[in-house]
Amino acid sequence: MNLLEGLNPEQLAAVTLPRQHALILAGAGSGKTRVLTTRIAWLIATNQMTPQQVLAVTFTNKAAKEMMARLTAMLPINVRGMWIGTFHGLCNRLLRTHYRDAGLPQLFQILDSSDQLSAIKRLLKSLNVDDEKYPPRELQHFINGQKEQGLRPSAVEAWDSYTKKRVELYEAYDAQCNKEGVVDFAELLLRCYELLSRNEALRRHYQERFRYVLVDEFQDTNVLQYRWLKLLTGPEAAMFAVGDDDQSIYAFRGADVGNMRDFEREYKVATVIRLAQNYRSHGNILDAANAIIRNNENRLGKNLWTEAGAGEPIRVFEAYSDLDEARWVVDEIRALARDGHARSEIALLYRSNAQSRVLEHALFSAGLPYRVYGGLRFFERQEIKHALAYLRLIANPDDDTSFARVVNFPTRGIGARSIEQLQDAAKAAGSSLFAAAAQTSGKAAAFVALIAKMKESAHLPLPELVDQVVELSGLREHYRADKEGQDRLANLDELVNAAASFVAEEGVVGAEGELSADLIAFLAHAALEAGEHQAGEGDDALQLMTTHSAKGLEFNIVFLTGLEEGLFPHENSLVERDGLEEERRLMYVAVTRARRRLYLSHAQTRMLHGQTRYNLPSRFIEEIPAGLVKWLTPRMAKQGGAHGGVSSRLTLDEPRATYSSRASGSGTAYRIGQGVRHAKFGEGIIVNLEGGGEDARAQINFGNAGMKWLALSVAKLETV
DNA sequence: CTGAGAATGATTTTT
DNA sequence: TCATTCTCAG
Repeated sequence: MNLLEGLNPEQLAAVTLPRQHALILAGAGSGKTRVLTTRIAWLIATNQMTPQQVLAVTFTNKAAKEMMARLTAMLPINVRGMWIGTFHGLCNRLLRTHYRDAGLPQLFQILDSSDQLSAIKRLLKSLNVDDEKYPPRELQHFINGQKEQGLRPSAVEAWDSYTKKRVELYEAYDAQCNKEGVVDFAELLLRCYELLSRNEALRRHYQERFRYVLVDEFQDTNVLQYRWLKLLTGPEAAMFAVGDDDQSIYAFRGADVGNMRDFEREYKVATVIRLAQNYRSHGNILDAANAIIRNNENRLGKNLWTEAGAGEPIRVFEAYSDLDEARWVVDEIRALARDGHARSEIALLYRSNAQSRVLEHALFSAGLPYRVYGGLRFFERQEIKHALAYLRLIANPDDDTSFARVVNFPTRGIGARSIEQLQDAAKAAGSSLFAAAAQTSGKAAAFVALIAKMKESAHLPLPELVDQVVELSGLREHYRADKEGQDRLANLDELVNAAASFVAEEGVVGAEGELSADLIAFLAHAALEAGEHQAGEGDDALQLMTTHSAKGLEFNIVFLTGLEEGLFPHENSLVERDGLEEERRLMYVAVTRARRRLYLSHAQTRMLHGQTRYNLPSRFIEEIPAGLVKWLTPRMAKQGGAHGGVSSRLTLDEPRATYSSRASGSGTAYRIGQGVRHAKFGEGIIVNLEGGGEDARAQINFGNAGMKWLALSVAKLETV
């Protein structure tokens, strides 16, 4: 069977496994997606199951699409009918089908995170809750956290008055959503989970249907997602969970790696297959990654290997400053480009977004095209959200979030005052803002009439409807008048195009009524799939992104910058539970992105939040065996004076930092940036100085041992 | 309603 | 430092 051609023994074992629960520990670059898709194709091709019997779940739309595309290439069938999608996409599908059983209006709308935040702000205002005491963002996080644990307000344990109040607000928030007919992301999951757990007939139906449940990136599942999977995996079904505990980097948003062990135990998983052969990177890169991750205690264990050669050593550069680091990156990239390397095969990675600006500035000055991932996405743009809000009001006039968003945009003389009156009226009548507005006469009523007018176009093909709405709303007019509105105008036109291609690709055929079924599907699509990240200029552009965003991607050449204590590992991680191990996994993910060449760099000084910081090299650099590393700068170049043997090019560029702070203790002069050694804490760098004479104190970053304030007259410090 | 200036606060992110 | 959010005067 040619489907199986070229698979290694472990991949083959996984793909052809009999129907039983299995955990596939798929290391970075081990052909995980291939295994997942080939298994589905093989099961179908060998008639072990029909396309209807598979449920395949991913986290991102990108992964789901990739799976569909590969399946299409492997099988002569239409994959569109198969249940392959994201957790949220599949829940949406189930809830649309069974909206009555789920207690939802047929045309329920989906709130994205920013919609949810506005809804919470509106709630706090209407309840007269002090948003200083209950910050909306924090409340949002609290509510989502509870939902992701599967907890409704009544199930949340609250002992202190603060939590009790938050639970009360959670309850009020849910009530508001129900009234408005809207559902947030976490609610999609929870509502679907509850639907299936309460409705036995429905659960049985799906359990009997899905014989194979396959899960991608299992290490990223949260408690609720795992429980949802368990509900859908009936007694006859087999769960095939693919994941890598070493690449679990999303604990901060609720992912629970513990699900892997729980799955193994609860399902008495007999087959754990380790995919450790790596098809991506050269040996030295894998050895470095293996060595780093070995320092984590909590892991299921696995060691990547390759048939490719050792390849090049890992290059490490110590920069004097962040600016210097950026200049070095530019120089190195220029040299690489001269050698014929494609820019799009070079990635610049950093731990936090703030680090990109210095790099961007240097690249821009050097005229090197680049693309930054992580900006605003298409459906998140202001003008697009405005247009969508009008469309949502057509579908569901009770959607107060959308109402509040556009009732006065473009401005039509309905100010904060009038909106407050509407809110009071709506509250008194227990109705939506839209209904309250309909009761008035004047500007608010005119807005209601406007929506009614738009609704007259609701039977038109979707792209025409969108075009009408953009026109009638006055959005087009508004941005035409705005001298900086040209891009937004173009985006609105693009929205019409997006609607057209959506209908062409996923249009609901035949369904006609007062409202176009396409509209509802399109609105869900817009909420669930925010679209492409802002495209950068140039086809052959360097790729800039955070280490998190890089997960799942690969590049011939990777620059991993800002490898400093406090930055990476991030200082906050040191006080979080298992924070350091998560940072290390992130480092592991970053390192394994590189195919052939990996550069690591750190800077002695760096501007952060308007202050110059003095950071020690990241411990992760030291965790790489010295034999794999080639230092481009003398190892641990010392501070001050001629500063070690750093190349003369660097000494020309003195940092902008001023060393105004000086102090002395025990007759020795100290200055910021000075390296010191302490008997107990080891080597550190002076970060701050205070006072003088007998009272002089120094704040010292000891790296592993943390940040300390020491009295210079007392502490026995040795200068390094 | 708008715009200017102040205040704030700043890992990581998909749906 | 700098981007975003808030506040207040016009």
